Amino acid sequence: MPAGLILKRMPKFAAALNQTFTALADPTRRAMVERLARGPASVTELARPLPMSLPAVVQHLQVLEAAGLVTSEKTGRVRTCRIDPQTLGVAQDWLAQQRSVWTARFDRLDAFLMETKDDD
Amino acid sequence: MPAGLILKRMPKFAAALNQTFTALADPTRRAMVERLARGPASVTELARPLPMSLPAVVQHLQVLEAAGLVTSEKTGRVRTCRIDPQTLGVAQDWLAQQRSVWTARFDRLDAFLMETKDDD
DNA sequence: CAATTACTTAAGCGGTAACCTAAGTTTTCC
DNA sequence: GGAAAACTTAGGTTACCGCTTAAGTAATTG
Repeated sequence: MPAGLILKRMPKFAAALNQTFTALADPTRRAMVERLARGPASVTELARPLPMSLPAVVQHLQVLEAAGLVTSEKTGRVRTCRIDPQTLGVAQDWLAQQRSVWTARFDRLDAFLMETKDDD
Repeated sequence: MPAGLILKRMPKFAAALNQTFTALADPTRRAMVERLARGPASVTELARPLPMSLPAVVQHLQVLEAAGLVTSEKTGRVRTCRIDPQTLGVAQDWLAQQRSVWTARFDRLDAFLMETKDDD
């Protein structure tokens, strides 16, 4: 395979992982996710415990929404935010798969060692 | 609780999550993890399919090592890299916990709806 | 209807992340 | 021992990220 092909044809799935992991890499955004896991909240409620301006919180919110981790809708003058656990699952699945590949490898190694032991 | 306290006393655990998710946010580094899940590799082997210079790959490797996702040791002139699945597990656990908080919330909501239904 | 609340929009700024090239260093092979 | 292989180190560039302040707009509330 020619060099660099892996990253150039990046499937939609991989782009989604980029956004998801990028979103979760920031402690402010993880704090927002943790808050929303306990139930919906307005933007102001989300911002209350955070040491930054409200526009900054809204920017973080936009990153979370772009990643599909959070949805929000505005009613009157209040925007209510909710978590979308399905997207969390996508990240979880990727992690699980890497571990399963790794353990499968060790199972094969184990089987190989058992076989060669028989040859003694 | 005063504003902004959450992020200022960030436990060691949260700092580890920062590094882990930041490391996994980059598609190049995820490709490296996927490769290493299939077995150990040298730096040159890791770099072969990637569309960038070798120093760039080494920098990515350093990020993965700092996060604890990968370990490496040098024997002779070749550095061999291996995955450390334990750190993948930490990220997986965080995701699982957020989802469990969210589902617990829905269980309580469910129970509440069942109760009020009885009142009809 | 004036004041307050709850965002929204816009512009800017400092730091750092992700590359690069060029020039080392240390093994290994012939 | 000289050349090639496999990194390593250093320095520089560009772009994006996380935040700020300032100035909006739109919905309640007294």
